Amino acid sequence: MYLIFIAMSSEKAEPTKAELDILTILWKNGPSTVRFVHDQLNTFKEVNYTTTLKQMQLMAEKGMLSRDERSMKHVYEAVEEEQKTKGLLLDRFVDHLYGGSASNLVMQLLDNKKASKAELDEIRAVLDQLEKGNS
Amino acid sequence: MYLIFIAMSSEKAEPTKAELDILTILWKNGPSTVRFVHDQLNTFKEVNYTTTLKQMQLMAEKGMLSRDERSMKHVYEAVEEEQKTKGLLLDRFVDHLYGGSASNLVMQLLDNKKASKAELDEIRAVLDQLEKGNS
DNA sequence: CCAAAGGTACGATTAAAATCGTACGATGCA
DNA sequence: TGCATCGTACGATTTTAATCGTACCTTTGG
Repeated sequence: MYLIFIAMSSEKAEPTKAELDILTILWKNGPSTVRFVHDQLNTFKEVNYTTTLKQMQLMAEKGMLSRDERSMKHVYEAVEEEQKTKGLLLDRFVDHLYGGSASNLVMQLLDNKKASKAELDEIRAVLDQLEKGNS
Repeated sequence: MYLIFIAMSSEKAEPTKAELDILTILWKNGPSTVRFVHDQLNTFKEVNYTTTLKQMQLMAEKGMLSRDERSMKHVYEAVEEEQKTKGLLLDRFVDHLYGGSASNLVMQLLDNKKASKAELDEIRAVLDQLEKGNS
């Protein structure tokens, strides 16, 4: 008697840096060809075309991207939504660096003079919004 | 005529995951021996002692840790302060995922119901503090 | 004194990520 | 038709991170 496990790798693996670069481009531009993604990529980073291709093929294999191969130029698309993936990364980040405390993170963020006056206002607005909604 | 560059690697390299784990322990507990760090490490992750040792030696070599070898049990200490290093990581994170917009990050953070009521209040307090200071 | 316990040193290995070279199929147009 | 162009496939390599095995030194208690 055997139990057979299909490798579904349900472990939410976080994208690597290179993968994230590709995802970002796809999120921004929607379904795209390798060529397009590659060109975008090369505006800020130099890599060989086949590298991008392979990377995207692997990502598709991992289920991170889906692809439409009806045309010769395959078209790839991010499987997970931007918000969902970023949310996951953010959670992990907060957990790892700030012991899960969102406010600690925000404090540092503000200290870091990374936030302009305009941003402060915006953040406050978000807070107000939330508080209203919650009460 | 030659120009000789000493490898100072002034590029602020960000710590890897394993390195960050070690740094976190050192930040929390101050200068520590390998044994101590290793024990802490093993409360949540299983690795061989020599792995931890080597890791810390490498980090020292990279200038990430300093060590006092006056006693047989070398004592290591993080070179950069916690806030500084975390700040750097945070900056990179914001830049990479949120196009440098702190408020975008905060919005998602709050949306993500990652922040409790208490945290919201705290964040607001931080905002007030800042605004007062800036005006 | 000497063996057990606990320390450091460090080359070698494994694992994971990223990159590249080469082969070869489609397309298009002179 | 045939060749230049643009595409995919995929094994192999390189790079980086992480881990481990083994040698050997130091301290300490009986």
